[in-house]
Amino acid sequence: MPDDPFLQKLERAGKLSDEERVELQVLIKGRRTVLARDDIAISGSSDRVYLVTGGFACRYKTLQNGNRRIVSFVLPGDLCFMHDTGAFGRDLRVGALTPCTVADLARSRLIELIARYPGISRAIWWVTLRELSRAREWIVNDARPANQRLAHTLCELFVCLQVIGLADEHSFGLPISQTDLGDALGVSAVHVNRVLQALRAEGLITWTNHRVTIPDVESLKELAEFEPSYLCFDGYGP
Amino acid sequence: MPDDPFLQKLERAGKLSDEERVELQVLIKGRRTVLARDDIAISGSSDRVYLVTGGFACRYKTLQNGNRRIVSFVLPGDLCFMHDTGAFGRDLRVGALTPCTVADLARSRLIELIARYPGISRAIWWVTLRELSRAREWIVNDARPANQRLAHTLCELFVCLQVIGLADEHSFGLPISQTDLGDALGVSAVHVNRVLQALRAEGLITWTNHRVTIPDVESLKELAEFEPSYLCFDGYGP
DNA sequence: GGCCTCGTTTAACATTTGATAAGATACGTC
DNA sequence: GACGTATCTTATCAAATGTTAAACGAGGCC
Repeated sequence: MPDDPFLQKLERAGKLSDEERVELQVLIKGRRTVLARDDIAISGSSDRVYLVTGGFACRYKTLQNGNRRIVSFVLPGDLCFMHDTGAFGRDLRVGALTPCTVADLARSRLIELIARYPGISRAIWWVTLRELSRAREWIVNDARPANQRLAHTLCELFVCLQVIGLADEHSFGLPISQTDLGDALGVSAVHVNRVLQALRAEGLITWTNHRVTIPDVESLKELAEFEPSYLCFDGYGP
Repeated sequence: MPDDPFLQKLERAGKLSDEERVELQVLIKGRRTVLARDDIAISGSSDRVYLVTGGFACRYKTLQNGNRRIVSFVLPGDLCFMHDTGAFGRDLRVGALTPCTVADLARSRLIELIARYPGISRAIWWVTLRELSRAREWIVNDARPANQRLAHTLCELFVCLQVIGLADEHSFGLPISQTDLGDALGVSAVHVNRVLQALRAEGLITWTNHRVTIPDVESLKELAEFEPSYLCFDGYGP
C-alpha cells in the first residue's frame, strides 16, 4: 500500500492519517480497462470521478475543424472530473492515449470523505490547485517557439513520471505518437517531427522504442526554461 | 451592497447568508490604488489575498527573452493568490493594465471564514474551479488561428464585463493597448493589429476611443467558436 | 501652438509553421 | 514470410506570424 501512486501523490499535500488512507483505498478498489483512443469520460455526463491507475491519458477538446487540443496529460494517480457536474464546461473529455486502467469512484462518496477528513480535504485542494498551476504554465509554454515548447513538455513528463516511479535517472517510456504530442503542443505532427530531429541533432534527446532518453537533463531544462515549482511537488504550504 | 461585483460574482456559486455577506463586506473594506503597469502582487511574496475592485489587471509571467505572457485577465470582483503560499509556482505575477483599486485581505482571516461558513467555502471552490476551467479554455484557444483567437478573447471579455455591469448590449470599454492584448493572445502586437483590421473590414467589430463595439454578437461568437459554459456563470451544480 | 511620448497603422521582408504527399520503417495478423 | 496498417520521416510548397522600421495620430505638458 505504500506504493499506490494515487495515495503517494496525495501525500505530497501533507501526511494522511491511517484512517484516511484506508478510506481512500476502499474507495478506489474497482478497476476497468480502457482501450487506446477510447474516451475515459466526458464532462458533465455522470456522477463518477475517475482515477487513472495505469497508462497515459489526456484531457482534451475537439475544435470545429476537427483539430484536437490536449490541455493536460493524465498520468497514473491522477483524478479526473472531481468537481465536474456540468457547470464547469461541457465539452472537455478525458481520452486514453494508451491502454489504461481506471477506477470509477462515486463522487458523492468522495465528497463525504472530503467533508469528514481534513487531510483528504487538504489533499483534494492540493490536487486542484496543482492542476490550475499546470494549466497556466501550459499557457505560458504556448508563447514559446516549438522547439522550446517540446523540450518543456518532455521535461514536465520526465519529472512527473519520475515522481511516480515511471522514469529512471535519464529516460522514461513514452508510448504515445508524435501526433498526440503535437495535439498537446498545439503544433502539427510534421512540425513535431522537425523539431524532434533538431533536438536529436543537438544531442539533447533520443527517442526510440517508445523510450525518451535525456543524456543531460540540465541542458534540456535550460533550453526549455523549465522551472519545476509549478508542478507543486514541494507540497502544500511554504 | 447588492451592487458589489465581488459578492455578486460569488453568489453565482449559490446564495450567501446575510451573516456570510456581512463577514465578507467587513473583510474587503480597505482600498488602495495601483498605477497602470505596476504590479499588484507577486506570487509567494505575502500573506495577503488581493481583491481587484476596479480597473483591468492580468496574471502573467515573463519569459527569458523578455516576452510577457498573460495567462488571464483580472476584472473587478476577481480574487488573486487566494491559495498561494509559495508552493504553487513562484513566478506568476498580477499586474495592473490600467489604474486599479485593490483590497488587500488577510489570507488567514479568509481561511477562517472558509472553514466556518459553508456558503463561503462553496463560493471559493467555485472561484477556483472557474479559474481552472478558464485556463484550460485559453489553452484550447491557443490552438486556433489568430483571428479566431482574438474574436474568442473579445467574446470572453464581453460576457465577463456584461455580468458585472461593465458592458452594454453591444459594446464595452477596453482601455488596454494592442500590445497588452497581444501578450494575452500569445501573438505579436503587429499581428494583433493585422487581425484587428480584418475583423473590422468584415464589420464584426469596431474599436475606437477605448471602446469595442460588436454590432452582431452572434456572428462574432460563431467565428470564435465561443461556447460560454466554461465561464461557469450558470452557477454551481447541474 | 509646439513638443514629446505613447500607441496605432502600414509596409517590407524573414522566419516559423501548416498542409500535402510520398517513401520508409515498424508492428501486428494471418 | 507476406500482407496491411499505422507511424515516422523527408521534401516541397503555401500560409501564418514575427521582426523591423517608418509614418501617422492622439493626448499630455510646457
